[in-house]
Amino acid sequence: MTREESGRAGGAPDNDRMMEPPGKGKPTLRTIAGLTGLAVTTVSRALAGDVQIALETRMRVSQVAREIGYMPDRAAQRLRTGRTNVISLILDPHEEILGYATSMINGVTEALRDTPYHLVITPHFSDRPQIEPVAHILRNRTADGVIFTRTEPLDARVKMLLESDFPFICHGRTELATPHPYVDYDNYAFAYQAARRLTASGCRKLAIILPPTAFTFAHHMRHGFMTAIREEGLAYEIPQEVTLDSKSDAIRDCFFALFAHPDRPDGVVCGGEVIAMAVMAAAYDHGLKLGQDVHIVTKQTSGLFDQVRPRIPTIYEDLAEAGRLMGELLLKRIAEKKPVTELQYLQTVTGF
Amino acid sequence: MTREESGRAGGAPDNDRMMEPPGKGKPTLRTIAGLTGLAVTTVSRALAGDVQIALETRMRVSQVAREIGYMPDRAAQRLRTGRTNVISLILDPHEEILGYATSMINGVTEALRDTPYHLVITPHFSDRPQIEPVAHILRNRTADGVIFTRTEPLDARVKMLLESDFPFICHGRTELATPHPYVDYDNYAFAYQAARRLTASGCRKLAIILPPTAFTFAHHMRHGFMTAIREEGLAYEIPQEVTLDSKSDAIRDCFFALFAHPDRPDGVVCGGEVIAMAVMAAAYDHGLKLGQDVHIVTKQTSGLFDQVRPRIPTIYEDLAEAGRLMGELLLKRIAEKKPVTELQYLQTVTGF
DNA sequence: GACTCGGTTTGTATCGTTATAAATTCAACA
DNA sequence: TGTTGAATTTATAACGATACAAACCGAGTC
Repeated sequence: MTREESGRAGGAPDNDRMMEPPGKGKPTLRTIAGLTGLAVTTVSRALAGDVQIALETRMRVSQVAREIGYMPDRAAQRLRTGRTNVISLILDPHEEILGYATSMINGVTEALRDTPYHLVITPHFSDRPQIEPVAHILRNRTADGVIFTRTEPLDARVKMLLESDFPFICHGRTELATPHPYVDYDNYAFAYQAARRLTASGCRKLAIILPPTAFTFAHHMRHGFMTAIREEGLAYEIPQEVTLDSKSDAIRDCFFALFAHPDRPDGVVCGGEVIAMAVMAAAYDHGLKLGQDVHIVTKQTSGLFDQVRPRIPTIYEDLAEAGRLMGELLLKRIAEKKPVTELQYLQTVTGF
Repeated sequence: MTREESGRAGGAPDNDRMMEPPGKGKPTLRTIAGLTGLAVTTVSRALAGDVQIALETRMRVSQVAREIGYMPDRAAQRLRTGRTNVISLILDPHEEILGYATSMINGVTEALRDTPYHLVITPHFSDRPQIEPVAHILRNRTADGVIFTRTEPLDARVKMLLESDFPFICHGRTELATPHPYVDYDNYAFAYQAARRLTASGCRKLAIILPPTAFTFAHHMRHGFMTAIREEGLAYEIPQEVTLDSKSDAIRDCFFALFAHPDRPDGVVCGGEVIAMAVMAAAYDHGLKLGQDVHIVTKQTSGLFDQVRPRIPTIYEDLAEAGRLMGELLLKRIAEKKPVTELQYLQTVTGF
């Protein structure tokens, strides 16, 4: 008690700079130190909730801090502690899937809400090696955690991050022996169920557009699709010249050609809305009737297909939720060393 | 010359820490200082290209820096100089327009390529005042420049940023007296030309879905639309209960109701692809034939409508270019105090 | 030989924060 | 009365970079 007051009265001697408030600038620890008559160190520790600091002091300090609207300087914290309070989301500007990035960003953003973390978008330009942004972040420690997508079976980024024991989470799984955090959508189930719906509609020959084979989820999709095919003993066709990444014009042209054949597929599994629109366009341009001559099931990641006519059956993938999950799991990974199994999540296919 | 070598030989005395390389960590200025036998200050200034430093020294230093892969520590630079090397893009997670955010992010990202700037996504949660993220950035100087969208005629964010003389650029114009940097799309021209195309197709009564009136571009659109209406002396209808921000279901329902009337509109101007899909769905659900009973012109911001059948006339808005322009102009604004007129850009409507 | 002067390099302090070690206070105890 | 120790608080140094003022060097001048 007396210390306080003596501190207030005689507090000037050492940190006499308090007299000159740090310009018109933001309040710093020193501002609070001046106001309370405490040392900067004490203020810092008080705000950090150190139990070595008297409870009363802690309360008084945080009270003052709140009053003057103190916010710690991120740069200073980062320089001192090495923690950046940054989550880096690596994005490929070429993602064609409708609003893929936006939904995911929104999800991650939501998870980061009310945390000190900022979201930095790190581009991966397609003319550069995929590992580059990860290597850069790792080398310069410009983030506390990394999120990336389009995971490959033997993903070099995963390997590198695992080796460095650096917090990360990816959208999609690998086939690596070492388990690692991920959020994935069950594309096996998607393709399987999509195919089953088509067979249930009486289709005799199915087609599917797969992602580039480099990506793990291409195999999942193929597997799900083929399982349904085998169960039914159906004919099928997997066009090799297009992928989910192809321009929609290319996909339309491809299916326009396919639909010209007498043994054309009468059911198509579409991995995305734009793909579905392209296939529909191809059918339309042939005068084929949707739901009669040709059936389609598509993955839906936005509200768009609620407005598409005729109505097309869809299977929903919640990308915003995926983003939110990735954010949450990554934060968990950063905060504490959890067993990896708690950092893995597989989004199931909703409904049939 | 001699200095160099003496420096190399006897360079140890003061900065003897060079012997213990800073852990396994990244190289810093001190690493280079150790290697070259120069003082940290000299290295810093050499890398900064200070002409006070001998050309030979500058070259030698940057050579060494390159060899050991030196990258300046952002946190340290930021703490010392106050420059963050961050551009903040304020995003509203509720933007419904298809891929709006993604395209813009890609554009900004492209502009920031090969600069030291990072892109930070700052969310604006719709349950919070619009000014909040801007005020926060301003107060804590967490960025060197701000980008935001959905500008209002008397936009509080613009006012605040102008007052603080803080670099920013917005997507959309204001009606403020003080000129400020912006990139905008000519929505007047869009609406005008869209309407004219519809009248050219023989429409007798036009409808348009406008953005929420709070936004400046709502007025631009209305004005363009109404100009065309007046020139042709046509009937028109502007549904009040929906806006471009409405859920697409609401828009479809609204137009389903409109299309039920005998004096229904036979031409609709759609400000976005999802809107257009909703209107098309409403028409379809009434059995109205597109291109005959009802005509539509839509703004196109992605490749989606290339696949929509029947083909719908579209007017293109390049959001990625808008993002790129915003990035470039903002960087220009940060680098040098240019006249504002060079920091304004209006994207014209391409073709008729 | 002392002196000045460009051209060049260096030392010192600082940004705001925090880890570490040291200091202070005061009550309890011998 | 002096000692011990728990409870608090404080001083110091560092993170890596840069602004500023001062120092250094050799050459040219008087």
